[in-house]
Amino acid sequence: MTSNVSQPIQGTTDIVPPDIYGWQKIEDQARTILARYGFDEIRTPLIERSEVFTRSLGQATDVVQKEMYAFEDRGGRNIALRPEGTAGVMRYIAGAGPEAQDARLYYLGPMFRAERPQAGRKRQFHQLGVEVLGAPNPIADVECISLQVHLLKEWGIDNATIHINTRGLFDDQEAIKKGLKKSLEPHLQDLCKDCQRRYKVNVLRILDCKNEKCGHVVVNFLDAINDLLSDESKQYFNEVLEGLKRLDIPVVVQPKLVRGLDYYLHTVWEVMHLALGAQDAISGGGRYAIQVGSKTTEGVGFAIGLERILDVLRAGEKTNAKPTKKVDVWLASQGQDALYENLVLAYSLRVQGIRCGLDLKQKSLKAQMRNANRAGVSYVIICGEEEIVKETFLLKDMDNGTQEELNRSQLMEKLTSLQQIGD
RNA sequence: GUGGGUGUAGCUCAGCUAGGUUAGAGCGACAGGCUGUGGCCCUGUAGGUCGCGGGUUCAAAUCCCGUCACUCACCCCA
Repeated sequence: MTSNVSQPIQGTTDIVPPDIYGWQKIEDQARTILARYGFDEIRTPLIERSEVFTRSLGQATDVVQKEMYAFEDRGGRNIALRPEGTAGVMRYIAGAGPEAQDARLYYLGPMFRAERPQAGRKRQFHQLGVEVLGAPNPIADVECISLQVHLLKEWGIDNATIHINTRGLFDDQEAIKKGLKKSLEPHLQDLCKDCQRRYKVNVLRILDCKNEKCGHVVVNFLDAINDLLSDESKQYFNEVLEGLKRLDIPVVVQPKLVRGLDYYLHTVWEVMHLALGAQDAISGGGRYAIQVGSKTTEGVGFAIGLERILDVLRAGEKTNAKPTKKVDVWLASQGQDALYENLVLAYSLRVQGIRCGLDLKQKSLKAQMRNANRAGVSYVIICGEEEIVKETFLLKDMDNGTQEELNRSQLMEKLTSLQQIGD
């Protein structure tokens, strides 16, 4: 079979035709929609100083602790491949002028996490992310979610469910962690092994444990958690829900929803889709506050996993990825002289905007015709020894099989006029 | 890091349970039928260290051990 050296490394993949057309399509659609919402694209580096991530995502998070590709470069600097997009954007904002403080930015590109790959999870994967800065208003969260809904609609994805929750202010989160620890202490032995570990490391994670037993324990404390939220947090969340209601966007309030990164506060949400396997979140987002240097930037945003979007589309056979045809005209030739003629002709036609396929393999005419047919062209130009002598070309109509003999200028004229009709 | 499944032609797979001549099919590729003309049809040709290494055996794609890769799931996340 394939040798190791010809394979991409584990968790990475080559994106090639026909799949690449599916990627281009969803990217084009996304850019169109994002422009309507007034977003500008930002392209930050794939590598950053490690601290850009450790400081903003949280030193204790799994993403930082065990999933980050981190290394020392030749100058002894600690570098990491970005595991997500928000931190890099915030690093940019912190160093940018005041005009950037209320930017609306999106990014699109690869992220890297050193996890065991499985369905819907690669080590190099692609996210489309959006950040709305300097708008400390629940309406901004709502607008963000509406954009997300709009994108899914544009891609043709329905049956997605939005789960939403509030984490409250940072002070609330501390109170909740304390309260939850206290409440769970007597029930520790009823929790699964993982949750006993989580109790020490990250109590909130116990809330969204998939284990049934843990769910039964946790459900009793959800109301108590809600009571620990400050009035300000409750008010904020209610306004988010009100805005969603006015836009008629259905959401499921999911008190168990916790997101893994430390920078979130107030609203958090996830979009799930049933067509996917165990990794069923196609998107996640929330409001955050990230400190870089002495400056704290607040914003709201989300990231969409593009591989997972394409998985959903494939499950519904909605990719429509294949272009109908790559070229308009195929140029077949017999002999080196004729190939030269075709080379020159193809250049002129391409300058005129006509997509040309040029047969370079010098195979039999039959084989060249077969290639032309496969390429799906409507016309083939044939140049052989006879045509060289007569200084003509044969133009064959592939739909009805007829062909006519034309000189160069007649041919150019005919094809450019056909192209205009085609447009 | 832990557990399950799978590795046979370019692709999709059969063959393995009860080891036995030259390892098959479909699709694709290439060539011919039609000596300068595509699709449809027919015929033929090429293409394989059966993932890799070791073991058992007169004999291994098949049984055993190891190893690597892919894949699904756990943890966690998009």
